[in-house]
Amino acid sequence: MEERYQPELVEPKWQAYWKENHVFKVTEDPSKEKYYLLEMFPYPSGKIHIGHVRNYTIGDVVVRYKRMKGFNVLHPMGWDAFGMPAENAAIDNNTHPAAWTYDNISAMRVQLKKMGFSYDWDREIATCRPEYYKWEQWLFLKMLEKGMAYRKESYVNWCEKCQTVLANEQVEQDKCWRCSQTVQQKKLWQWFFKITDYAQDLLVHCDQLPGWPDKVTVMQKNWIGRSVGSELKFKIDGRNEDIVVFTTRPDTVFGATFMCLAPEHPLVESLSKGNKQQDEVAAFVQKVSRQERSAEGLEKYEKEGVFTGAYCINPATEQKIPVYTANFVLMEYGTGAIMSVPAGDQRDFDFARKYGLDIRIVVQPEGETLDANTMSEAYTGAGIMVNSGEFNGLDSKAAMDIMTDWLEQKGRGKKTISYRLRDWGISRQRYWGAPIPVIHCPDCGVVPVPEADLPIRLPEEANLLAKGGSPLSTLAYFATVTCPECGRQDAKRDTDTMDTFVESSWYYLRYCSPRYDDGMFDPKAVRYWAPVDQYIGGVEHAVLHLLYSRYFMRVLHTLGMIDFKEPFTRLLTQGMVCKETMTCPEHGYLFPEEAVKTADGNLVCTRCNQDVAVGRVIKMSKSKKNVVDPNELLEKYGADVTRLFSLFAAPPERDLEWSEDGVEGSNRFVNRVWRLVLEWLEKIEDSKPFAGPASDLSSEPAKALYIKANQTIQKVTEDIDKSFHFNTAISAVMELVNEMYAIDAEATDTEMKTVIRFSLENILLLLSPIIPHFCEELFERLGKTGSILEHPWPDYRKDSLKTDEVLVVVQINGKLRSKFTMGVGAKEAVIKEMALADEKIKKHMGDKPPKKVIVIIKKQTLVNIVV
RNA sequence: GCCUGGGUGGCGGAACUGGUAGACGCAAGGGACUUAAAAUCCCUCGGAGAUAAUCUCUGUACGAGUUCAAUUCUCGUCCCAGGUACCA
Repeated sequence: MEERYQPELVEPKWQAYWKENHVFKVTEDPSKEKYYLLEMFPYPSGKIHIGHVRNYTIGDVVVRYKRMKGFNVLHPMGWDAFGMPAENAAIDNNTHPAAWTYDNISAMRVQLKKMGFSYDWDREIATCRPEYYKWEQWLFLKMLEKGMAYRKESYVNWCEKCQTVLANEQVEQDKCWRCSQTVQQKKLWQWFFKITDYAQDLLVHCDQLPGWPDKVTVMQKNWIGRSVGSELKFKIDGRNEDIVVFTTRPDTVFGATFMCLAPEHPLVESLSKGNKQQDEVAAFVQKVSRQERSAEGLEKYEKEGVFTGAYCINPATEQKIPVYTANFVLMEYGTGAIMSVPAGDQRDFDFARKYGLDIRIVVQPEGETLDANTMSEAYTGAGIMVNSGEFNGLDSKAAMDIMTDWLEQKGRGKKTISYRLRDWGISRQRYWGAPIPVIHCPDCGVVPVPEADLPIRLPEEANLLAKGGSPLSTLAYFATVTCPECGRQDAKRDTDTMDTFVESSWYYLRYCSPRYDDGMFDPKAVRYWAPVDQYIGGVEHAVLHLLYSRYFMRVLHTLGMIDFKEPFTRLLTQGMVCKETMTCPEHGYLFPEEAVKTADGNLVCTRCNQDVAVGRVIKMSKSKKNVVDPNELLEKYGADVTRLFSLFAAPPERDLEWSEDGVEGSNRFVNRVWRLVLEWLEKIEDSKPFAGPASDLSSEPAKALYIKANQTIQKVTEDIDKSFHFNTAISAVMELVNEMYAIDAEATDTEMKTVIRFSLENILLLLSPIIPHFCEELFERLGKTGSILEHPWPDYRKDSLKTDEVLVVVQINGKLRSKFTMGVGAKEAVIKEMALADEKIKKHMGDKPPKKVIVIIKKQTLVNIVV
């Protein structure tokens, strides 16, 4: 007998077996219930890291479990292959994004195969292949045709020195990450998808996704950000023109003492024109245009604004109020203009104090009297209306509707709904992406590429460092085309590529028929497999990717291509695997292996020997280099121990700071099971597994073990099926294994052997989704034929889960004072009597009589005596 | 800033709809086996204090509250992570 489990022999053997027998290949089979499990596909960044291992192990366990439960399971894998890192790597390593990407895919595929994941590799896709993005271009054309895609001017980060567009990630404290030039904002014509058309539908269905974690639907709801309010018109003083604002607090309109416009608001320029503030306003707009536009970036800037020199008329008070432009007003939200009520909004309050503007109190909190001169902060709550003409004395909540109606009658307002959600900008001025299939003709304007010309292939030539914006625009043979409508020779192709979120918004449908050539997908295959039953991926995608995917399914639904709207029936958001970052003053971010400890305990860079700074613990990502490659673990312990350990470390939804401490324990456990099975192998050769109720067993040890084994089956099944808490499932099996180690092999009778056989077989079945190679091997040695995958998942006997005794816990004033066991099913009064008669309890109570005795008989039996 | 989570021994974590805090592991210490080592097996292991076995107090980021009973519910504070629309 081999003393130890040898993964280097066992794992390749079974991987070959699965491959030869096409165990994971699936086709549509109407006779079986389908189950589509998908893990978020990886970006091919180089090597897989522990975060991938964790994600894909979780999925693989569920897949193998479902397969044993009799489902026809689709479990595909592919590559989210377009994206910016490929361009950066190509520049840094003087290679081509495609070469870099395909090399990474090959390397990562090998790693995934070594992990023993049960993918149907025949369905593999890579989004950078024309066969894939052709259909995305096709969909773009459909959306264009239906008015779901449109063009407008919008801002990008721009580095004047590099003459290039920068992603938010490439902007570090307002500076270009390559040259440290201050980043500017540049207006470009870009394509947008009208996701806002579906804002309401996306929002209401958040409450109809019972298989999603609440936190994700809450985040999506907040992201969509529906608010009910009013659109109010403020007439511009001296002009026959209005400024329209959106407000959620129409009740405070009498308190609007000034107006703020977004710096990009079209009226800003014309309002300030000819005023003495004109230059100051222009300078301010210029200054703000250099500021970052991301939400987190905006917060870094001090809230400020300038007076435009113009006034408008408050429709309630009919008084003139000054119009400002301010950097905290967003053009994208509402109408790009806000009425400022300093008494009722903290930001407005700060602004008013800063610039000496009027504060007019219109809502008084009950039982208090605010004074505009002395108040130190805005009062944002509800209260009684004051200084509001005929509405004084009203409750402010009731006033909202009443005042909006009043303004509507005056033609100055109406009720409206506003969403925070913005349309999805999909144009990217980058090379490594799917070209947008549109031609710009000087005569015909925007002309869609004829469907027959699809795919518009990405040219092989990659001018990544070309100056002036989109790399593709520098390739004349690509950029200049004949107009398909009028035949003009000098029409221009759109040289932008699509956001990579477009690819990931529909790839799960492509997996249903990955080689289909007549459309995005084969409708028959999608009808069978879709939607995805269980989706698993990092919680960092809670909003963008998951919302875009939901949107895309609505688009396809509207186009009549599918008959469902929600892509993912159940969602498991896995916590992130985190690790500290390390930076060297010279070489920037370092991989873990690039920092070594010196004799005096300092961390230094392996290349320059300078001290390394240890940063915060954040999610693993290639760009921050805080990644751990699983190869070392794989080589030392094999795939199964790596899988077991990554699951045992924490429940899936929890974030995890990566540490390898503890992997020895997983390895030890695997070997404990190995020895346990081999030790019993011959002794139980002729025994059949026991199958009756526990009450049929004559010996107490046999009964106890049988009950424990049944409890374990129940626990593991529920942990996998209901909560995905694999760590506690593994603990439960460990407990059973520990009990089996306590059995005296010499003093074992025939009956016991049948229970041992039952327990061992079930241990292997229960562990097989987690450590499949190992279990296949031992199952075979137990004399079973075929793959363990083909065996049904075990059932437990409901009549064999409980022992005849129950533990009674006795507390006095909530503190544990005594415990005893008694026969199961005792009446409340008997338990109470026993508890009061207990020696320890008597001692504790002395001669004080109990005020109250509470007896709980649920899962626990507990008595609490209140003295 | 805003939205969403999280915080339990030296460490990873457990405790199901409020009911024995620390399951299962790791690390550490002690012991057995061995010529020795590895492997394996057994014991101890939140803190403080008293003891012959045993017992008492205290303890789930911090501060309040609700309750017979709070890691769990409510309010407030601190810290950490994710997202924040061009990282994927």
